[in-house]
Amino acid sequence: MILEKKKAFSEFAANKGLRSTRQRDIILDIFLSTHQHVSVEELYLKVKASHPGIGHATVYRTLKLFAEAGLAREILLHDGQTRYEHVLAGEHHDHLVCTGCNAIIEFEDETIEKLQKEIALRHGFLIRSHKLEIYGLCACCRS
Amino acid sequence: MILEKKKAFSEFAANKGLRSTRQRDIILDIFLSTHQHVSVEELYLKVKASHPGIGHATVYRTLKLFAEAGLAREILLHDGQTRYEHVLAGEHHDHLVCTGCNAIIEFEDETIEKLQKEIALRHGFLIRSHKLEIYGLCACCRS
DNA sequence: TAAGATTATGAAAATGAAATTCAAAAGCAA
DNA sequence: TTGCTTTTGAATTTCATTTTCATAATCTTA
Repeated sequence: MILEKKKAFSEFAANKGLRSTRQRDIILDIFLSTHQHVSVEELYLKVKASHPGIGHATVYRTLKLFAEAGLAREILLHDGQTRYEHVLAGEHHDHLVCTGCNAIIEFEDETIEKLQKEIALRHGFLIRSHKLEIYGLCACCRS
Repeated sequence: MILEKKKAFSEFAANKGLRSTRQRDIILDIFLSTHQHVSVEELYLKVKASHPGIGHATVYRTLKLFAEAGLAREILLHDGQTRYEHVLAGEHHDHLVCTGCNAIIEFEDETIEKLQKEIALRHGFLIRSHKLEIYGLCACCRS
């Protein structure tokens, strides 16, 4: 999976005429080694730990590239820090989010996907991605 | 509906020991007169148009109060501007978000709603609210 | 493989949204 | 009113992110 992502980024870079650099390789490695959501600052610190020369701006720039390449996705929480999460192959990215215990239950529903496409079509809208989050209480927290 | 919201805010303010001020009334009026999704800056400009004395900070502070009071909800898009949208009773809250021009197209789909309920039921999950955002390019931006 | 051309990098500066400060003004209770 | 507290607005500060620009690294092609 990690190799696939590296390949995916190589291809993206090749396509875009981007150069292959030591920094991008390092940042990609470290990003792929993280779990869940990383803020830019967190990733920068991780990068700096093993490669002190790499600058802030490069981490910012490179994460944006990952997002463009479809490897990562920007997430905005309410603390003013942009985070990046991993984009997994075939994921549909729908969640039941428990406001009691913060558990996240993932689910997939083809019919919902299909309906979304219909709605988009009706509005002449070209779908790039989507996010469906259902907030409430999970089985544990409601009882 | 507007009166209900005003009352709701009065009650919230009373509860919190907040004072009733001319500025808050004005900002609430103007916020209620807008349609979905106002950025702080947009609202500030609207406020300033009729009440030049009211400052930036007050608009920021007051919108945060509205969010706390449950009248408004902060939305974060990817342009670094916080927007506030109206919280409507029984609202469905689904959006097509154009990443080209930041246009927001609202839609409702009963079937999607129903499917969400089914999914929740299947997981023993109690729905409180949900958010469905479809990102992509609107008809204008894709052409 | 060296030269030339272009892209990427890093440090520092710039930007810009949002928060904070603080003196003055306004609301409130008695 | 009086006195106390909250709120306001202008200016300042903060802090994440972006930009700038000189230098360095990468790529191309001769």
